[in-house]
Amino acid sequence: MYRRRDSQRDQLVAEIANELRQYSVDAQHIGHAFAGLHGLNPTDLHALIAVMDAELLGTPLTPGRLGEQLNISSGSVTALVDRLERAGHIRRDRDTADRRKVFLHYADRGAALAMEFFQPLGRRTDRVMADFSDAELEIVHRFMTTMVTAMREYRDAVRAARPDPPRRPAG
Amino acid sequence: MYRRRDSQRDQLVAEIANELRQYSVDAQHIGHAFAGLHGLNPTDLHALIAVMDAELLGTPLTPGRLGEQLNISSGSVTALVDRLERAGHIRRDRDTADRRKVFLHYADRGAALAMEFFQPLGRRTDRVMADFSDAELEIVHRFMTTMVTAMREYRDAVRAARPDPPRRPAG
DNA sequence: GCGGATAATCTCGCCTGTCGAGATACTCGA
DNA sequence: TCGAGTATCTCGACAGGCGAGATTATCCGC
Repeated sequence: MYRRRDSQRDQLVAEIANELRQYSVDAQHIGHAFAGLHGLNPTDLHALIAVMDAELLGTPLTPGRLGEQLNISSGSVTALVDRLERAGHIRRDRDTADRRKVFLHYADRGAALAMEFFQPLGRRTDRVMADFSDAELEIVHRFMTTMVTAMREYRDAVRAARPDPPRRPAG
Repeated sequence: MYRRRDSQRDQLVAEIANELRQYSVDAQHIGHAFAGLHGLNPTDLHALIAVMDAELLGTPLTPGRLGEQLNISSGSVTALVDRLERAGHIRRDRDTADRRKVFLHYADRGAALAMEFFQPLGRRTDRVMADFSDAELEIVHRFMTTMVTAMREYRDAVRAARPDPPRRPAG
């Protein structure tokens, strides 16, 4: 395998993969630190963002859906929603049509917190993107779109895998 | 602000920011699910990757450094390293020069697990990148490099912030 | 309108990870 | 050798997550 041309490209690919990994690790650390800073745990922050996302899309989350997204049990969801509601971040609202359902809406405090989280982040990403032309951003956009799709596939694959493999060293 | 030309670009910027966010969320979910699949928790997986990274760079991690990277207490680090060592993922090695120090090296099982984690991921990212020319990947590379730098700045800023703000609703 | 099946959420007891202060082991300079 | 400083580990307390079962509400056939 002495394709000299490709080794250059291979290195490029490896570096990008590495950067993607670093990015996600850093993002995780940021979430962790920010959550701790405000007396939340990572799950709480995650949930808060999910609730906002869903509501901004016009399809408010129910506890059940939230649990699916976060991959946590129903009992944990109740505790989670309790915490967030008690802290004034979100609000529970019964669906008038189907009164078994509960919709989660973010409250003022939750919106403020999310903004406080995303604004500095947005400022930084904007500053980065300012150095790129429209055409370049188009490429980045295309890249990220397909990458997100690929990640979601992997996520679903991992989630679908057997949750109980035999991995004891001594059976 | 009626710069019509920019509204197109603004939308592009917003979409990329959104994709970056989705990417990191998905990455977190993948880590969470994969860890659970193998009887670990997210911190364990995170630590395992950090240990491998450091070792591949030729500067093995110590428990103290690991705790800094993960932003967890010394007590948690000990428990974490105990778990990983007990499961055969990593190994403790005393520094011969300064016997207070402990170096963390990954063991076979840890290497296998990391590979099992990264290989499917790598296959997917490779497949995505195959659809991009060298020039395009260069752009993506430049983008990710600066983005990672920006994220790291934000991370450090959040970590440096006061860890105990007065946020009780009723004093 | 009534009763059983179904669905969404909540309650409860247990387990595990994390914290943080203090103990222990080691190094270095005087 | 002594004492200050550093790295790691120990221990008790607390909080989040799990998952089975209880609770409340809806749907459907009669």
